[in-house]
Amino acid sequence: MPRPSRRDHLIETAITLFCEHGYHATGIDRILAAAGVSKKTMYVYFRSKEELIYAALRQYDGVFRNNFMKAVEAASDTPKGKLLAIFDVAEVWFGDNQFFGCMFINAVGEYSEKDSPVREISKQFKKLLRYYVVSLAKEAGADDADELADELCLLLEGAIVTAQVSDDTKAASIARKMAVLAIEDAVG
Amino acid sequence: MPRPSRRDHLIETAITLFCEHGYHATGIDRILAAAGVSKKTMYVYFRSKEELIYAALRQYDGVFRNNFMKAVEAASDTPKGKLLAIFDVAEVWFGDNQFFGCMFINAVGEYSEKDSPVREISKQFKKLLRYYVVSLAKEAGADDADELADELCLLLEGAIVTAQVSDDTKAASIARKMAVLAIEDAVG
DNA sequence: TTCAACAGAAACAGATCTGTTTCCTTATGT
DNA sequence: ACATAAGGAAACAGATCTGTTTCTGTTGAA
Repeated sequence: MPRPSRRDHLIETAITLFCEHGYHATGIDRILAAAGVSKKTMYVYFRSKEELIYAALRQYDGVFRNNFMKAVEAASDTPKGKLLAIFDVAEVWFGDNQFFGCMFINAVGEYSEKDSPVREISKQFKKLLRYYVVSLAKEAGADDADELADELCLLLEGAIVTAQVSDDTKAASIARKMAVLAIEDAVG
Repeated sequence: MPRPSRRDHLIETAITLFCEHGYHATGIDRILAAAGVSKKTMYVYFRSKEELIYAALRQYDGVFRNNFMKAVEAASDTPKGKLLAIFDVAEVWFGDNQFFGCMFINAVGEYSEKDSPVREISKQFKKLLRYYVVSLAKEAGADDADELADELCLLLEGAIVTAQVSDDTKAASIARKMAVLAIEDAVG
């Protein structure tokens, strides 16, 4: 039974490189060099590059949502405040030098087959993040928590892409302002 | 002096394949086979694959914005109606079987270098589309046309990504509903 | 008809990619 | 101390990629 540390380190390195350079553009050798792991060892843990991609996406899914939820919880005590904190947390994220957009959005751009595991994992990620927003929307007393969550999630997607493509540092605050309108409309 | 038709056909074919499969995953040979053009001829018009990518993005920039603006103009007579028509036009776009998200968003996901031509062209596209929305916002009598345009453009980005990644057919109408709120807030 | 330019087909070069295998070193447990 | 397993380094195979070149046919104009 192999120790998990090597496998995890490989996944962490892969996440970083896939985020920055994309999936097809990131060769196995580059990941291995960055991780300081031999090719032989990698192929013990992952039977192919595809499997490493899936593992990286699944790992990031958990880690990102966990960090995101924790940051939101820490940013505010009130339900309504937490809904808005989503965009404050996003703003910090966008300001990171290592911000290259959403790993899942970028992944779907490279893998267009409808039933591809990449798309399934990405869709699942967005679904799970939405569940969390739905729960916050319920706590905030929204008339239709699902609808409000749809709106806030769409705003977040828009902010991510605007920050990434248009290189707009105001993206998070633009989204936040609209979030105020959406929340008022939904809770009123 | 070469006839432009071959060059244009090559660009059109490249756009289709880059949209569906991405940039790194689309090899030259695949484009050439689909276009029915020889490699030799291609390298007369484009000195490298990179140049073909730039040409495809620049061509799509013009064609897409032109079609988009025409569709918006045709959908409504009033300024406010045109602002909302953005999302009706988007809905039709998302419903297309050949919808694979925004070519520029996908491109930026694959080319992360800050000063890359791909990023420059993509940023320029978003900027030009925003100029159009600003002009519509001015016509609609927005207090701050720039701010409203920022908001509506962010909603459009969010709708595109939500339709693409979450495979959500409601994406356009969710964005449209928020657009109503934003317009009311801005014109009030 | 003849000549020149064009363009397709295909071979080719060189690089890079994924994935396998071999060889050797280094730990670790008995 | 010795046997065994793990893992690095690197060669290797086979595929694929970009870009060049060569050869051949075809077309259009003088």
